[in-house]
Amino acid sequence: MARIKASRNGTKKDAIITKAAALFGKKGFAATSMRELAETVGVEAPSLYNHIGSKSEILQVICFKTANEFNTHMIAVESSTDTALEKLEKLIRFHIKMIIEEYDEVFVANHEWKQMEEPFLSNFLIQRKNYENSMITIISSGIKKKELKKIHPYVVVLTILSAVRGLESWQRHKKNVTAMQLENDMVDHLLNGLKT
Amino acid sequence: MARIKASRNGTKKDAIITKAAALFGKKGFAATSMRELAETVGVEAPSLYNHIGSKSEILQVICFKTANEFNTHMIAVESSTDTALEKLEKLIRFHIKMIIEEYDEVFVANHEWKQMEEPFLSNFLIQRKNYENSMITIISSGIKKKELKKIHPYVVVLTILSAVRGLESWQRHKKNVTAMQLENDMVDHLLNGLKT
DNA sequence: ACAAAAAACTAATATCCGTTAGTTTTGTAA
DNA sequence: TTACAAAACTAACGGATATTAGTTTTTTGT
Repeated sequence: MARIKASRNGTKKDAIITKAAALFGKKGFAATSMRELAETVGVEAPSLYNHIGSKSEILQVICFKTANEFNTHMIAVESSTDTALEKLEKLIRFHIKMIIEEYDEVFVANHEWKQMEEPFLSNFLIQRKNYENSMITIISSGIKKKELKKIHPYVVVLTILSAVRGLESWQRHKKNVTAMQLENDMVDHLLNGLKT
Repeated sequence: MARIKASRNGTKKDAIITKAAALFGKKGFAATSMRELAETVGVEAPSLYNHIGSKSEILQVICFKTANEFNTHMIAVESSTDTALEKLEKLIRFHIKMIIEEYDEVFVANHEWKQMEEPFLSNFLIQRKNYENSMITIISSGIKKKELKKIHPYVVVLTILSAVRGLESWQRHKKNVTAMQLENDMVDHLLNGLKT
């Protein structure tokens, strides 16, 4: 009878969720079965239910934990006295940091949130919308202060958020680019453009 | 007995695939059942098999049709005499055009390709890799000719491809930004940067 | 060492899945 | 109109799914 081993400072539920995030990311939430998850955890499927309420709950935990971290960081950035450009740079670098440090969870939150059930799905979408709105406010303010060129703020948000999401691909393939080089090049590209 | 109606110049298989692309995009491939697809088509599930071979085949058709269009365009761009910057601009604008005109298919090809079976999955990934390599070649050439600043080409590819993918979100929410404004602002942002 | 609690197990359930078989209806061409 | 082909239908299959119930084993606290 194999037991689930919890890491030093984490519950067994945490251990299950970590394994689940890796699986959900690799195969997709709907395409991952509880039996499959149980196997990677080293246990029979029904045993999982001693620790979690349902398959859906696992997805919720992953998505909201990630969302909370981004929201918390956004609040810190918003309340700083940085310029708009500095704020944007901080946000971009935080996304990169998150993808490096919590790749699986961020990936799942980005790609599998659709599979959540109500009311969690709606709640999650509201949080995303709020995050985007915070970015739009920062950009609009930067434009008003002539700090940024006059580009539609929503397009900038779209471009930046999508670009950092592309880092998942880099992280997944462990390309021959260091994290720091990537971070600096992407920030440079997004803020200063490509031209010489 | 409801019949599947094919559009003016398309087979009934095409009609099924179009509906499937919309569903796969909205709910995910694995989370979409053949019965569900049948219902939106207006028919019983087994009737679908008079037109398609399997659920998996539908996904293959969607993914490879999209991949082919991108590859064909890339060949045209590669064989042109444009500068690197002009080539990149053409590629970006083509992505935007595709997302506007064939939103569902592009979305599915971008998000559900994982669910394909072998050997199609491997074939698809090779095509993607080739496309990326073509972009890297263009960028490297532009850097060598001092046309572009010295940023790691892979990072630029990542940034651009991810940014255009973000257009899906715009298309989905039908935001208050015209396609042309979006296209021009994003091209400007990605090529020239944000600063005034 | 022993009692209680936690967490594993086996067995089983109802439901849903993609798909096949066989039949009936519909459209088409002579 | 009649024959043939296309495409719909109903019924059903085997297998997978998440989850529950009930039992046994293991760990924990005294």
